Amino acid sequence: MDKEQAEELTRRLSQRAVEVISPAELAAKLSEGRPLRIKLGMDPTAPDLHLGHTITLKAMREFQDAGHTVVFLVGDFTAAIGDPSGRSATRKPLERGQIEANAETYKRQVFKILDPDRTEIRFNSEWMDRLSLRELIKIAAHISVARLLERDDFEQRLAEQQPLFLHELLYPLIQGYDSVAIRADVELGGTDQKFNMLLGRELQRAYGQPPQVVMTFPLLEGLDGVRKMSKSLDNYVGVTEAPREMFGKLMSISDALMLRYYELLTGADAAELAAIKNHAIHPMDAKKRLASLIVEQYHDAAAARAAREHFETRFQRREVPADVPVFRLADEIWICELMKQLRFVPSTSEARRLVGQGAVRVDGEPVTDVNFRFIPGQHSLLEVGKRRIARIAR
RNA sequence: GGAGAGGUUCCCGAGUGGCCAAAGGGAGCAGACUGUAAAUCUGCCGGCUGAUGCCUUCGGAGGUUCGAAUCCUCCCCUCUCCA
Repeated sequence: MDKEQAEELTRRLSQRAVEVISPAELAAKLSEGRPLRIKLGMDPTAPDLHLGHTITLKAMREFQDAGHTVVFLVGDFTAAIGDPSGRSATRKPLERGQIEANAETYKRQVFKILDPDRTEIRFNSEWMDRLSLRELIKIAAHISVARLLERDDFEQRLAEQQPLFLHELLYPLIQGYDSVAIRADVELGGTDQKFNMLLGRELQRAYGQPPQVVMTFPLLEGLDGVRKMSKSLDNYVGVTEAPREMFGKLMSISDALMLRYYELLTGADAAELAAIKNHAIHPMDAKKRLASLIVEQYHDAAAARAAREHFETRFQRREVPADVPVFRLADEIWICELMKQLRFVPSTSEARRLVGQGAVRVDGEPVTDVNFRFIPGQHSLLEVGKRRIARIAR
């Protein structure tokens, strides 16, 4: 890659990044002409890849397309210890087999975006298992406590008199040491990872390596529009979700959030964003377009069209789609029991409540009697709320 | 090691012997209104029980009491200050 191309790539990536530390270093590394090693750290505890992850992954893909290598680093060592970061909830250490299964799932999903041919897969147990206490102490000697406590969430927890454990302080060190071990040239991550990534730089310097370039990318808000997208908050859209699910979830977001999604998840330019913002396009139509665009990215155009049609039939025209799942039932059954068996509700108590609230319909008619008996053959369509629907046949 | 504060239902947080399945808020679910948007209003929001009612829950284990989230004992954990 010549100097001009290097600058071009730097410029393009910097545009989407929140911060690049530092642009000059990045340009210099790019013009060295060798494939750079781009670090992608993966925590094998939550293997579901969602739209929030795609922002940095797409940036990595650009590096790959320019001939660079992504080092896909599975934090199996760290997961086996149990990563407590996040909030108070201390995570249980994972079983070896579970970690491998998670890594496998994650890998499959990651390759929806990354190029497998330019990806190197490593596990950090490779070097962490062999790290002696003596060596750990040596690593720790490079970072002062004050420096460590600068991390936002550490600082905050101390201020709020929340528990903060020693091994949690060690986490950033271990993560940073991974950068040393794989000789990372660049590390990409969400803005919340900035501290950890910077620590990687410091440790690399301490070990005589050129420090990695750190690039932070925006965090995507979840479906609630407030908290960051995450599986544990259940406000996410997974990249492997079915087209209809994806489409439906995206249609339910707020208008403000839609704009944000357009900006971060589609290639929409300024003019397009402005048109949506000024309501030059009806927000409803803009949202359908967004949902279609995203479904298309992770499935295909046909799936996107079908998902859209389904949405329009089911939710806008309130019609019953042709392909409602059909279940077989031999004998008549109490309505609450039926809902439970279909797993529409977690308990019969919940089913009772829903009936009481007029959320349950049989063949389009609201069921008001909790004791209602569903008779297959005589009754056929069961709807619970807007989303749960099934046809019952004998 | 010493002194003090604290651990409540998904989260925050009130409750300090019966009126407590436990205030209030958030999240969530449902209904109305809509564009499955926002905002708003209403209801629900441990489980079982197809009326009544029953069972489990307030860090853990015991105990006192007709009755305990609340009192006592021991234990576990967190925070603050001192060492």
